[in-house]
Amino acid sequence: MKSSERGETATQILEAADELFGDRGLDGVSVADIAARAGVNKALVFYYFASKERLFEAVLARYYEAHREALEASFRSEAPLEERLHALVDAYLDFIERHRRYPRLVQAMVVGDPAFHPFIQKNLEPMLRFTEAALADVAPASGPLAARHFFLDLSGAVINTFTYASVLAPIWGRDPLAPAALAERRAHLHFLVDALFAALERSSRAATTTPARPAPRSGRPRRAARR
Amino acid sequence: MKSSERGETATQILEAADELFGDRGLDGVSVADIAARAGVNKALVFYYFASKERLFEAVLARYYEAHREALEASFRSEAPLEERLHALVDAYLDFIERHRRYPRLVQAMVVGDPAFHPFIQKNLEPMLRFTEAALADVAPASGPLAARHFFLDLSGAVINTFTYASVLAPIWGRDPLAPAALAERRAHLHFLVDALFAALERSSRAATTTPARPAPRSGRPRRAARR
DNA sequence: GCGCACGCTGACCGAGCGGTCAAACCGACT
DNA sequence: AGTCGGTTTGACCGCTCGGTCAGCGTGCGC
Repeated sequence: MKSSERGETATQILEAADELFGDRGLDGVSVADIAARAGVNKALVFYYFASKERLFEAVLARYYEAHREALEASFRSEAPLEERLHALVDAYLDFIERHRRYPRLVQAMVVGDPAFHPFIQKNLEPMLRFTEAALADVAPASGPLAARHFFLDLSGAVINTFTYASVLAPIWGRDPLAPAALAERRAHLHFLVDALFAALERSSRAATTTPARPAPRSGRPRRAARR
Repeated sequence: MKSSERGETATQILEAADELFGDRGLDGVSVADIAARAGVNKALVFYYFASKERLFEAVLARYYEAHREALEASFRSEAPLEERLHALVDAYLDFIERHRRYPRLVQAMVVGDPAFHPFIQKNLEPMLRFTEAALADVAPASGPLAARHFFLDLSGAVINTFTYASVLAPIWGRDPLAPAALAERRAHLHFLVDALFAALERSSRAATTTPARPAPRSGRPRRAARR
């Protein structure tokens, strides 16, 4: 073996792929680009990772695992639920602030080739189940207030901050990823959690005090949806 | 001219491109694919649209314009603000339910080549300004409660419903785009609007009754963000 | 009837792509 | 010294891609 360390080469490739895929997406980067950035022969990429797609998945698998662990760690606590939810959002943001390419990679994969769907599902499902368990005490198991809806809301609100950042910068007149802007966004997301938590408690109180109205629907009469 | 109608050919190309790009993204589709689906010679694609990228932009421009008009129309009303906001969400959902490829196209473009950013900005800015005007009475001009944050939250919550649908289907155990699931999601988004509206009003009330605390911050003490 | 402009065609091009392969290299062990 | 297995190399392949171009057909104004 030539590399100074065992597994060194594979790691170099993985990290080069991480940077390039994160910036330009799967199709925006060639295997030759990755090999060049890693300072390695192109054929080595196929030696360590069977194909470009497998390499892409390997890059994402690292993130998914670390992400899941970060979320679960933040939630292991004796604090009251509301506080743990805020800690969860903080952990989510901390993780992405430390790994800014991660959301772009995920979005690119979701929108991209359906062949990746099984891989995404395998990694997304544990996080959804975790969220459902986390919200089990405050959100019903089904209907418009089920945990899965909040999972979509929150992850979307966090992730879009970063995927849209470069597009929004000139419109907002400042970089959404600058420290001050990120702190503001963080405060906003905590406001969002507070708002949702308060609304959920209000609706569950209403459901228990007036058991005549069974399911806590949106609380508003439906308006015309089609024209 | 050979086509039975003026502009017929260009429209056929545009619609074929719409379907294919929406399903497989910019790089997942070749110009030959588009020409074949349109029943047209490949060179004609370049005759009417200078390049593949321009064609992609043309597809999206139609959507952006129609989308903006739908949102603005929904908001022209004498009803109270809260009701108009619900109408806005309904209009947003109606539009995307009618044009399900639209969110995927947008996401693919945002994550894709930065060369598209100016085009996205040109189309996104009016919608952000519109949202800011719509929320002017209830959200401050800056800080964590500024309109732009709610713009990100809401559009993310709506769009992610559709971009993640095919991935979520097996995890949820049912198709998120089935009529019943969409109705449930719609109810949830109205709940979200209610929750945010209530929280905004509460925070602005708190700001006016206790003018000692100037900016209505998140209302929670900041917790440790970095470890 | 003529030519011009527009719509259209099919053959073609060079570049870049993901992926393969046979051979070279090299340290460890016998 | 020999050789064995994991690692590395550069040349190579087939293919697809976006884009070009010279020319063809035809309906319309003159």
